[in-house]
Amino acid sequence: MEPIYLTIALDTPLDRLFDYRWLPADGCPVPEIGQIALVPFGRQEIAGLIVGLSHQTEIPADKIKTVLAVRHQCPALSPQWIDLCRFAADYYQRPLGEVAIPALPKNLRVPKATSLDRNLKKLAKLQLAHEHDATPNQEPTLNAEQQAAVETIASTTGFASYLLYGVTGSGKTEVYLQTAARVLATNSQAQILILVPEINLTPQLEGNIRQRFSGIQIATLHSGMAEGERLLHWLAAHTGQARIILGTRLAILSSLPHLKMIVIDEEHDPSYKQQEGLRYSARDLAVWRAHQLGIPVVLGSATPSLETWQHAKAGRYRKLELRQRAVQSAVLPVVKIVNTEREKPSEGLTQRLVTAIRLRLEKGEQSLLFLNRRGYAPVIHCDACGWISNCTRCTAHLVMHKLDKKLRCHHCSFEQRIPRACPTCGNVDLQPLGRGTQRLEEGLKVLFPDARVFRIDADSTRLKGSAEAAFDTVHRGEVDILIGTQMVAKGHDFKNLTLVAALNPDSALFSQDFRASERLFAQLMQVAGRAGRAGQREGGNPSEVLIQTRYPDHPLYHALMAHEYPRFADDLLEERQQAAMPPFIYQALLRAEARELETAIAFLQTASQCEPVHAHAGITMNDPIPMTMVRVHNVERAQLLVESNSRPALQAFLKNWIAELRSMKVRVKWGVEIDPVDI
DNA sequence: AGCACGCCGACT
DNA sequence: GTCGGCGTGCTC
Repeated sequence: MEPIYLTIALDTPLDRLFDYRWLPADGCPVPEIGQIALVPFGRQEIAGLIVGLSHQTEIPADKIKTVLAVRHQCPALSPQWIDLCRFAADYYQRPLGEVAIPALPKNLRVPKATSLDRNLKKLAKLQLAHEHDATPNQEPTLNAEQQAAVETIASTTGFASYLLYGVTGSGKTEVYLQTAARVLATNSQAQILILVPEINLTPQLEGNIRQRFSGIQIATLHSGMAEGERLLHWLAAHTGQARIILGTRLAILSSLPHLKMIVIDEEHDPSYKQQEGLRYSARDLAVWRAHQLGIPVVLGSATPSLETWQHAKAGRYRKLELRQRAVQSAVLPVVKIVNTEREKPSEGLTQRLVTAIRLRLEKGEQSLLFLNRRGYAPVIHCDACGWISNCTRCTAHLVMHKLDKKLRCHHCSFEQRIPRACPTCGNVDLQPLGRGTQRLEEGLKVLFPDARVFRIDADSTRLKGSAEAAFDTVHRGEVDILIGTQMVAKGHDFKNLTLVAALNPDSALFSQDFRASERLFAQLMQVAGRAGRAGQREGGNPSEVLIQTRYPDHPLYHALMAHEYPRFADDLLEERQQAAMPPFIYQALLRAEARELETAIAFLQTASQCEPVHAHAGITMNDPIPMTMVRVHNVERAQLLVESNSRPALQAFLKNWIAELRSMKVRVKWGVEIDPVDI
């Protein structure tokens, strides 16, 4: 019998596939495309994805190696799934294996199959334990707009993108769930994928889904899961057993053989963009996947990304608007601006804010102070000689953390004890500059000695599970004043919260990053939404949102006050169009890093002038520039922005360009990012 | 990217 | 004498 050769995709930056010989053994079936194979690669043994079978190979016989094992226990990945990976690989300009392999659970990729076998047995038990009845438990009555949205989405045939646009409290989640129920009811195998920005911050949604659909299997997929558990849930999705899959961005690359609808909650959220390795946008891949399968995709947000907003305006996405607040008696919070030029804050708080907090304390209601800066003070300095606490490895300040008496760099792992005296002049009077959440907490405890002040940020919730415990404390009403970073902006509704204040949001207004104001608006809107949901008691006043700012006339704050996202978004889009910026043009970023900035810049300079640049039309090549934070961990970085008004033109150029750069063999680390969001 | 090989510098 | 720095070469 002539040998069979398998073409296998491996997780390596080498832009090619690898052929292996397969030898039949007793009782071993011939491998199939889509199965996982264990192969020798160099001196390692790694897992690969079988993407081709053949009776011949161009690889010389002395080079070819033999497959070690094929994971027959695991059903093959479908051609559609491989095509999804292939699309992502092409679009983001990476080899197929670098997309497909990391998308699989680690325990599927290890030499031993023990975890796989164990979890397959567990999965079989789960199969038996479920009723497989997708009928939802008691569904709340929808208002007319919600009902219309459900009808529209559920009656979709083929591909359609929907923007479900509605403020916090307008009942988007209920639309997702009742639409899901309808889709599940029409097809006894149908699977629904629901993506959320961060699953740990939205346990309420997971609880709701499990409660509503208690008869079917629900899988969750996110990066915080243990490997065994991750494999179990992935297999539940892959075998079609799980009917609803709730996950973070990584779930968009999971295998879902009967996928019939995709929901992306808070579609504008930056965490849908992977920021390391394969820098994909889960939202964009979701739309592609829906198109590939001919199914609806629902993008929900109160502050849609400008990309999505523009798609809706152009009619490519259908806009479904929820204008009413679905929660009975809930009204929009009143947004007020406090001018900090006129009214100077003390300890970060204006008198008006202090008064507002005091009023809440008297009424037994909660206040939330939003300050997006953790630590005690962002920097310390010496009055005598001007020394400031800089990180020696990064272009960044060392942040003062008073509780553990440390200066800490938030960009590398560096930390040191807070020096007793100035390292340059010996002055013992070092001063903290600015204010982080810890310092705010300290000040509030002095100002309101009888109030229960509580802080939620990455430092206070470092331990696994402690974030959830912290939120529970707030929910139980054991907190009067809550201080939080952006962590508190997502997911949680605080029933007794009637005051939200943003202490110092201005820095984003003048950021180098043109997307900063779009993000700030979304963030403020989201924090504001934490209040005034179920919290409105009969006849009570609406919740209050106070924005402390030096720029009270900024259009962003005016739009926020007027609850006018559409006009704000339209204005931003107008600006973007005038200035030829996304979403009206397409971008890619070539980043380079080296010991010396000059080396990185020189590489980018060469790259910006190499042959493919001249061979392609319709490409705008900008100048190489140092990154805003030039040095991180003793590495200096620079970037080169490439633009085009044609996506295919940009794609074609990048393909040739990257091939050329690869052949250059330089001593800098570089990489290309498509559709960058942090510039 | 890993991983090994290989050839020069300061430690027990 | 060896441990270990990172240059360079290879992966079916």
